[in-house]
Amino acid sequence: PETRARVAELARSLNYSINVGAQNLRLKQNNTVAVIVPYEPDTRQHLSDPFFLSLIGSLADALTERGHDMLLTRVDAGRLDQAAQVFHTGRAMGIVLVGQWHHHDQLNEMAVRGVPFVVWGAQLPQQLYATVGGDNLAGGRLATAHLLAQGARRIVFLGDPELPEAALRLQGYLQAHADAGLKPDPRLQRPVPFVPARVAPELDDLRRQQLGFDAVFAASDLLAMAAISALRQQGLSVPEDVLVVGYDDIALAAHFIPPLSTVSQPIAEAGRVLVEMLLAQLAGERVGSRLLDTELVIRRSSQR
Amino acid sequence: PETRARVAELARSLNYSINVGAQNLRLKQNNTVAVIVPYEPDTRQHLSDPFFLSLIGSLADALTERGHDMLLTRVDAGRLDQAAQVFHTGRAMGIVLVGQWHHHDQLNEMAVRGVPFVVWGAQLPQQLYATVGGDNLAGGRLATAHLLAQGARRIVFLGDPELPEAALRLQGYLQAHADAGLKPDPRLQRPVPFVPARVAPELDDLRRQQLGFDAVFAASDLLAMAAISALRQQGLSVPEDVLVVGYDDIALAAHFIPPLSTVSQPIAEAGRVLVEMLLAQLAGERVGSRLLDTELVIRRSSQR
DNA sequence: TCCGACTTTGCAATCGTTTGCAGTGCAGCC
DNA sequence: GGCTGCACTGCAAACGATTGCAAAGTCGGA
Repeated sequence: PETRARVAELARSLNYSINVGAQNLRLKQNNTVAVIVPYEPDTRQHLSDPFFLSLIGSLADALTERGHDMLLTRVDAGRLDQAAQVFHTGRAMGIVLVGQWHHHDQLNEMAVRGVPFVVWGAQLPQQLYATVGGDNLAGGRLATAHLLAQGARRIVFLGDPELPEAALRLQGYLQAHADAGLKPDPRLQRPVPFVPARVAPELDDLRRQQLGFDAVFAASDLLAMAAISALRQQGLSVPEDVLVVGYDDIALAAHFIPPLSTVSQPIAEAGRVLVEMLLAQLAGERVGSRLLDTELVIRRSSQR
Repeated sequence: PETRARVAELARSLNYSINVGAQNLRLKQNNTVAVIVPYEPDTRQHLSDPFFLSLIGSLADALTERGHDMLLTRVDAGRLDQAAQVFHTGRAMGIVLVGQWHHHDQLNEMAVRGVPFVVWGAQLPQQLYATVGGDNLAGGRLATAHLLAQGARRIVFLGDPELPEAALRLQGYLQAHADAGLKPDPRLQRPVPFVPARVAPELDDLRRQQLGFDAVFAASDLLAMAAISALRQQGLSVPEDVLVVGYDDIALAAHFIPPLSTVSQPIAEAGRVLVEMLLAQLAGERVGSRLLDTELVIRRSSQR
């Protein structure tokens, strides 16, 4: 009772602190969660997209709040199975996988092997692991429907449909057209990777081909901002000549000029939910995937 | 020789992987570096400033490249000494401290106690630890001199001089005035914390007090963008009525409208240098602080 | 066949904790 | 005084890997 206190006091006075490594070894436990951000090996892309960075920030907050350590790791997107290593080597109790990925099967295999992990991304058929993500289909649909309601009829879609999330946004774009009884021009659907520098050439190309358009729906705010910038350069103004809607609602979207209409993804909630689900999974619960509400935020860039 | 290969093969086939915790324990080594981001306890500020997030991204890249693990931790800025815990508990071999801090002495004490760490921030007198940072004095001076050269005479300074980095930028602002033989109006120096929402009230206040101004030098791009936005709301346009220069050169500065003039901080280099210096320190070298070159990037927002 | 040189195998100790168990001491009760 | 019950102290084993050393085995040459 008070011997305990005396010992604790002594320990403090010698400023002793227990060695976590040894403790983990003995206890066979670990309260570190690995957050893994895949990178494209060919582009050697650095970690810079504000959306993912914010998500990392939000994960850091959520994990700190629950007293977990966060191990931030980057992994070649092609060798995604390496991700499991942090688990197998006992460095982390579980994994949060963040970011673009086209490696469904590798993930399924990890799940089969019993690696505890949660993925930020789209929900796919025949998926053996849990994902958390925005409702990309609804998001794409909302954004497009809004543009159509504003009178736009030829809407450019910018985004990489190789990525499940962007693919769903595109699908939403198509559905919104169908809902309105319209058929979108396939030539306006532009597969652009998530690299701002790739946007201007794409728009130039549309122009050269004389494919008129009156709105742009970009699958990320970064792309939307690059698009607005490029349009300006072409002498077109937003929203007067072209309406623009982005995706993500990063912090700067509201301060952009013109303020950017966008589909907001609940980033803070995302971090919290990812962590919650991972912990539930570790507690032995059987967790399903979860769609977070997305919301259309209408600002200047899409209103005439 | 080939027995070794046979064993390795067998190990792989059983998919055995060594337990890093146990290995570290036995080897008394550890190749994890802790990246610590202090937070203000009162504001419960989340990790969201794009500059710091980018820096984290750059650190992640630099550490991954060198084969180190990165432990991302948040610590109450008031209890910064807690930061040393990750070292004392053996979770990390060294620490990179990122972010605002007004806790010079706590850091000095950590240094005395032999905790290996490097700080992103300003270089201060009587400092027992190593810092890496932009040349804030030169940066502030460059930015202000540029505005003066553009004909501005009443330049508002936005930033929190409680933070050493911002204080140096302010000092640069003052020096530039002195260099030009001018005396800045102290009422134009506005102590604003790094919170975008605090900018508009500040500018409104300037207006109410009828303190005319023709330029704004903000100690971060986030503040600069918020300022431009607020000015717009007041019916002023940038750069026609007011010139604006920011600080950091975050990714979006170039795509902002108008493109934002700013003092660029070499983020990628920052991550690399921080890691290098920490490792040098761990190798027993005596490392001094290091100033990184900052560069004025002139875009539309500061040119008439 | 025996010896020395050299490789292979096996074992024990170690890193810093935790945990269970045996042993010790003390007080109270009959 | 001897017994039981209880708290406390001390010790040893274990977590998983590494490492040095001793024991055992192999091989060639005399």
